Amino acid sequence: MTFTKKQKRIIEAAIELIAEKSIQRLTIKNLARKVGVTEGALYRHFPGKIDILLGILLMFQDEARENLEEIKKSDISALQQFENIFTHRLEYFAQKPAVAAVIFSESIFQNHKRLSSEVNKFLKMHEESLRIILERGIQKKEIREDISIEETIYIIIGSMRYLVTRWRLDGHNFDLIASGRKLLENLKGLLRC
Amino acid sequence: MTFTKKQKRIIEAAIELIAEKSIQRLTIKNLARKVGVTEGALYRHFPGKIDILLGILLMFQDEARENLEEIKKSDISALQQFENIFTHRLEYFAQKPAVAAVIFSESIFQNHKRLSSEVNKFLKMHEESLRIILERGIQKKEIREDISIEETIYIIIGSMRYLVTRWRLDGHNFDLIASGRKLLENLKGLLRC
DNA sequence: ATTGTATGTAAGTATTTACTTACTTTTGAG
DNA sequence: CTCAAAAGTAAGTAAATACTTACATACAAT
Repeated sequence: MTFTKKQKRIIEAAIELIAEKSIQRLTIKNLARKVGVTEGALYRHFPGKIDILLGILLMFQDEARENLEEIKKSDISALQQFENIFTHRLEYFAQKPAVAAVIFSESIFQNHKRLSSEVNKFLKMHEESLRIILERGIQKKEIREDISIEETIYIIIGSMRYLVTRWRLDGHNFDLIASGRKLLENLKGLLRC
Repeated sequence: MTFTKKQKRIIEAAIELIAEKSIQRLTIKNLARKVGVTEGALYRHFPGKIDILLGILLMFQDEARENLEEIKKSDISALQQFENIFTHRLEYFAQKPAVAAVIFSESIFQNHKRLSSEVNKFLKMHEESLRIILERGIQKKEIREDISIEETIYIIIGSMRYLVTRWRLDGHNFDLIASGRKLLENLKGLLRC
């Protein structure tokens, strides 16, 4: 999926809007004002609102996929790989809170097939990467072998999501990265052989 | 917070509506049709839509608070207490999926102060109960003492929420209780001394 | 039986929202 | 320079939504 310059600008503006207010406030009117054009102009670049939301997801997905591939290839310990993914995501969310707002809004997307399937794809991609890393870690005896991989994936992704959710409900008023590091240390402690 | 019979019926109808469709589809019009009255009649029982959503939360909160108190008082091991809370919540969600839909819709409520503060209160209540149970478990040497309680709370609540989220995205198409049991066994395995 | 209160209805209103239409301006290749 | 396509605008539309108003009925207490 490639976007034109203007499309990217619109997506960026949408991200900012969501970050400032909330995903509820992302209306065509507000978005047009933010971009500095009229509503009609937006429809020269996107067929509809859904496609703009989809754009946010796809941009983040690309980012995440690249990062995951890079980390999976790298020749570091499984626990270190896991740490790198974890940290990368938190840093991304801290920098672009709107992306977190979108990724975590499954309930809003439940209606729209395309949108919810895209969120699902995103989650599955992360689960799959974690699965590979955990398996490798167990093989290399870095990670305790008495754990169920599937459930551990839920534990890792779940705890990270809850951290971000709490951070959002808190109005971004604590240091996400620092808290993430503490959580990470704990998770590593639980997983280590 | 006590509700009249009719108020309870309206809240129940709202829960059903959310379960069938989604929280987006909970409109006054749909709700009135479901209850079997006109829209105006609803306003004889609730000052506004927000108060109906609030009603759902408050009913669930009461249920949960009672259950938490009961479990905290009971004279069973910390791990067993933890298991009881976990199981109770999953059973409740499996029976009333709409409640999960509401509890997990923080993003929708972010605008409304009262509503989001109520969700927050709900989360804090569970965190607090878990904290007490974990502390007691560590004292009694049932739970390993090298874990950070705060982070463990995130891990427990987070993994449970993610399980429910996945179940919802999946259209309730897997057995939440059975998967929950597996997750629970894993969590207990990680926490046990 | 009277009457006051709780509950209900039918038909609105005001506002918001995503999107369209008919027309104009900008831009860039030949 | 020409002119066609791309990008923009102003002013709509239709539908949805939360809520209101003026009037009607049910029913319990006196």
